[in-house]
Amino acid sequence: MKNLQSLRGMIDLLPSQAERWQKVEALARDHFRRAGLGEIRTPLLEYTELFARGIGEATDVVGKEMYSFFDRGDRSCTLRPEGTASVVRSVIQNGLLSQGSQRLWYMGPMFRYERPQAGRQRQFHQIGVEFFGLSSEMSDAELISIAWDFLNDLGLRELTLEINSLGTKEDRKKYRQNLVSWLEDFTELLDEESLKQMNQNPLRILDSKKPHIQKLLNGAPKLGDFLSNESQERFLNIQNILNTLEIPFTINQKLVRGLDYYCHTAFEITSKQLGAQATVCGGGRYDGLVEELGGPKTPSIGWAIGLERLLILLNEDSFEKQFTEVYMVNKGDKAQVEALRLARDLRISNFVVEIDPSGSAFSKQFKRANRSNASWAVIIGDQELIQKEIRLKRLKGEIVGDNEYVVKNSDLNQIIKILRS
RNA sequence: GCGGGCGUCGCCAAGUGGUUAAGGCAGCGGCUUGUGGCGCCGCUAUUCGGGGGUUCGAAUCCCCUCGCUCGCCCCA
Repeated sequence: MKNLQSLRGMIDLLPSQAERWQKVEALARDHFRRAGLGEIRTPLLEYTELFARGIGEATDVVGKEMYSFFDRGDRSCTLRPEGTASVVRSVIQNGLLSQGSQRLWYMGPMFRYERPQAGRQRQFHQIGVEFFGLSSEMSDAELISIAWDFLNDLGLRELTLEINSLGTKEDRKKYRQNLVSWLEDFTELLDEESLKQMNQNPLRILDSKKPHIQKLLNGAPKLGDFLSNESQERFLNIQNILNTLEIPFTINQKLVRGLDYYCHTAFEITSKQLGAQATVCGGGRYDGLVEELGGPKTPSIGWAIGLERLLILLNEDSFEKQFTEVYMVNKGDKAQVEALRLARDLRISNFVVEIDPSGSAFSKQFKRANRSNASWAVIIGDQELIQKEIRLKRLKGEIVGDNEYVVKNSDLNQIIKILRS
């Protein structure tokens, strides 16, 4: 029989990696706590319609990347491909918007049916932040700063923050018409992909990776020239605030982002170390989405960080590995139980304690104790049981003979005192 | 969905048609019947991702298939 395997693009996180994830997650939580954000946890499964309406029928995410199926009641359900739509649904459904502005974060797995490659899995993980009911330039800058500070605190350098303004729906409509009519003079230079995009979502041609398209676009009309005065002023204000906060950024007029709901501010944080999928963090303003999904008109902005990509960047750095402090060497039926009892007591006193499970020869157990990198071996065997004593042996440092201590009557305080010395 | 590269033990690998598929790491056992870090010895792939074919003979050649990986599309 063939061996069972995980699904393509869905990977196991083994202990050595999981430790790194925990550290990243803990740091994120700490940043969010200090920024006064509230956590929101939404289901992994939603009605398909939520994503179809929220993300946009024309996007690839909805068009060809969703994990959808019919449940036993014949309802179309979908594993969430991103976080924003679910959060918006929840915030509407639970009436949070009538309680004033909301500043929220979430963390968890997302699902997209795509070919896996570097920095892309079918089940992947995002950390995201969403602000609702805040429209000022300040809130845009604060939101960006939360992402920036978190990434910096992780020790990541070599990151680039790119920002752009997509303006209002009307701004974009004007620009779109101009761009399309300009492109129509060059249809013979466009490839099949770009021609298709020209009809469906022409702005997306802007971030094409093909060199000849980019060369052509140098002469194309610029989005920035079509922003209304208000939109331009808004964009300038945000730049000023970012400058004041000393958050370095570059303006990328071709940054459009794929999902339908964005307006005004769009931004990305990228790293050159990532290969083709270089975006670590992406986000923007989506003032129309809440209304689109049946809620009150609510200005909103958010970002998401891809954890897999973050972890790739962090793999270069050395993490402080969790290590065992005390290794319990034990032999004999009764002695093993005593060892377990003492291990529990020491764990209650906050020691990291590993207990040898093998019952094999002491020399073997000491070898493992040494390999575990523990500072101490605690020895309980039949002899100790008879003598009512416990031996502690210091494993690190020079062997100078007297590195063993005997504690009478299993005196826990005495043991702890020696272990802490 | 489309292209390129790759699949030999838990990990890293040698082997490119000929009798028993190197080696290293890790693991387990012993030298050392209760004391580690070094050392030495032994054990761990009837089988080379899977299936079919060619051949007297295949991990090695051919076909199909699965998986991994990098890129395109798209996105975090």
